[in-house]
Amino acid sequence: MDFRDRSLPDGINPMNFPAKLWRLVNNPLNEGISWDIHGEVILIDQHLFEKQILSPRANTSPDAFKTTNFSSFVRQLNLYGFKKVDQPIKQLDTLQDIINL
Amino acid sequence: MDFRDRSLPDGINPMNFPAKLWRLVNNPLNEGISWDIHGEVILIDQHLFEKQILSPRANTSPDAFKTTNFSSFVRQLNLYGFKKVDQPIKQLDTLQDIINL
DNA sequence: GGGAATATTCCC
DNA sequence: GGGAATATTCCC
Repeated sequence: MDFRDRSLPDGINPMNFPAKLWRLVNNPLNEGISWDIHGEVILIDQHLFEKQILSPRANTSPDAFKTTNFSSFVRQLNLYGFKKVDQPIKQLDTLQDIINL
Repeated sequence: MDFRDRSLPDGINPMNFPAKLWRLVNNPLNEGISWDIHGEVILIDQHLFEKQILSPRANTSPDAFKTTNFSSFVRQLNLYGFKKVDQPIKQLDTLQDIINL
C-alpha cells in the first residue's frame, strides 16, 4: 500500500509562493489570512497580515517573505491568478445566513 | 554657474545595485569592501562583508540588500559586468611595492 | 491588475 | 559565470 504525506501536491516547490500561501492560510495561528466559510476564497485582513506576516520581526518563519510591502504580496497573488473579489465574503455564522446567501 | 551634487552620475537610480555598491565601497566604515590602491578594482573580504553588510542585523541601512547570501551578491556583480580578478591585488604599502609591480 | 525592470534564487 | 525561474519593485 502507498501512504505518503499529501499536505502538498507533487511538483510544488515547498519554498515557492503557492506553497507558502497554502501553509499560511491553513495555519489557524495566522489570524490575518484564512479561508472563507466555503473554502473557496482567501480572506485577508491587511492590518493583521502586515503585522503578523510581513513585519520584519516576523522573519523567523520559513514562510516569511523578503518583502514587507503588502502591495508586493498582492502582486504575487495576481501573478498566480488570484483576483480580488468584488463583494467581500461575510462570515456566515448561522443557517439563516446561508439561506440568505 | 552650475553647482550640484556629483556624488552619483545622472540617471543612476540611487536605490539600485550600482548606486548601493558605489556608496558601500566608498564608505570607509565598510571594512569588507574597498578600492584597490589604483581605484580600479573592488576588494572584498567575504567574511567581513557577510558580517557587516549581509547579516540580517545589518538591515538597518538603506544600502542593505534583501539577500543574506554572498553568492547572490556576486550574481549581481556579474550581472553588472564585474568579473573576479585572477590574481588578487595585494595591498601596496611602499614605493618599492609599486616599483616591483 | 498587470507589464516591465530589477533583485534573488536555483541550477548548469 | 551566466541562463532561466521566481520574487520584488516600480509605474501605468
